[in-house]
Amino acid sequence: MTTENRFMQIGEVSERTGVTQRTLRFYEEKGLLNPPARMEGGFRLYSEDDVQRVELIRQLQKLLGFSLAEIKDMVEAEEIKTQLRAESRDNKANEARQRRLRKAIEVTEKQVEIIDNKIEQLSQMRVHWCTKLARYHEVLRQIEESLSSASPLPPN
Amino acid sequence: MTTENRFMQIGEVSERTGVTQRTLRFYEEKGLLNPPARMEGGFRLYSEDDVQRVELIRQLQKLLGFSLAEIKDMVEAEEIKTQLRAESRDNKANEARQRRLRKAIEVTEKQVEIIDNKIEQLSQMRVHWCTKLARYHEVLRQIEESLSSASPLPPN
DNA sequence: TTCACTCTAACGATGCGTGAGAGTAT
DNA sequence: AATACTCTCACGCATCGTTAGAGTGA
Repeated sequence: MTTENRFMQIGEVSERTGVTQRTLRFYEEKGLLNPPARMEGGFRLYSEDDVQRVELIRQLQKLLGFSLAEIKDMVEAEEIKTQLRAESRDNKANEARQRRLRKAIEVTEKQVEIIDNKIEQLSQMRVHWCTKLARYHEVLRQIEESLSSASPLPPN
Repeated sequence: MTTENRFMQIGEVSERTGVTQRTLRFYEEKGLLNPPARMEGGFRLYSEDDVQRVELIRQLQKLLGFSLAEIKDMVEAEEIKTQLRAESRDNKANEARQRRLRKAIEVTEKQVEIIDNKIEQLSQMRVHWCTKLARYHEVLRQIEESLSSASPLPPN
């Protein structure tokens, strides 16, 4: 039990993660977040783990471009973290843990690969735009020259 | 007239760019592609420029995460390329060209900035996942040890 | 009581996928 | 006449945004 046991309402989670309350409820509805605890009146109570989960979802979605359906599979594989903390140490469980670990490793390696791909593509794109930028500057310089020779006004 | 004057039907453009025909028509409908020429029967006829335009749209959308509305503004700024080729060389036009060029430079610089940001975020993400991967491997190793000491079967 | 929050519908927008049914011909 | 494209609706799905109206109380 090294985890902090503080609970937040939806508004705080929304502010901290930068996603709307609507989106948090939507993720819950779609099974990306497990249903949080509730107060007597029905208000949702989130944990630190939930916040982390939301941040993971957002990264996978916005940075890597996965669909929520794909992300659902991935976060399910991520459940392993919680399971590693919770599980007992007997030998039968260990074989199951091994299988899940291998699965998690496989998924994670694929993700790193996708990240590398994306970085590579972005780098190429960067070169492309910078080249274009240089051309624009060159053309602009030429126009400025031709204008200043036509109208003898000094710069400024 | 250095441009190739070959025309393609929608199927060829679809294959070359990797977007569906539906998407091409959708982009046209939303003003992201200017309406292509048509054959007598009504079939669309696309140019090389259109293909490039589609590739630009996809990059902005998939790699940088812009909405189609934002992309519409950007590709309108990109029209400058065509205008630079087409325009006459008199001095009045030059001032207009200057303004458009400055605009294009501004937009492009922002895009490079966004690209840099994205690369930075992805790099951080990469580190994060790699760290996690290392932890998984470590835990897995430990489990393997404890299993092999419990059951005396040699590996394989 | 009042103010700040939260709840559950429910309709709207974006960005296409997926046919249906009819016409066209690189 | 038959095959491979293409055309225009038009409905459907994913991913939320946005009120609306009512309840809660960290």
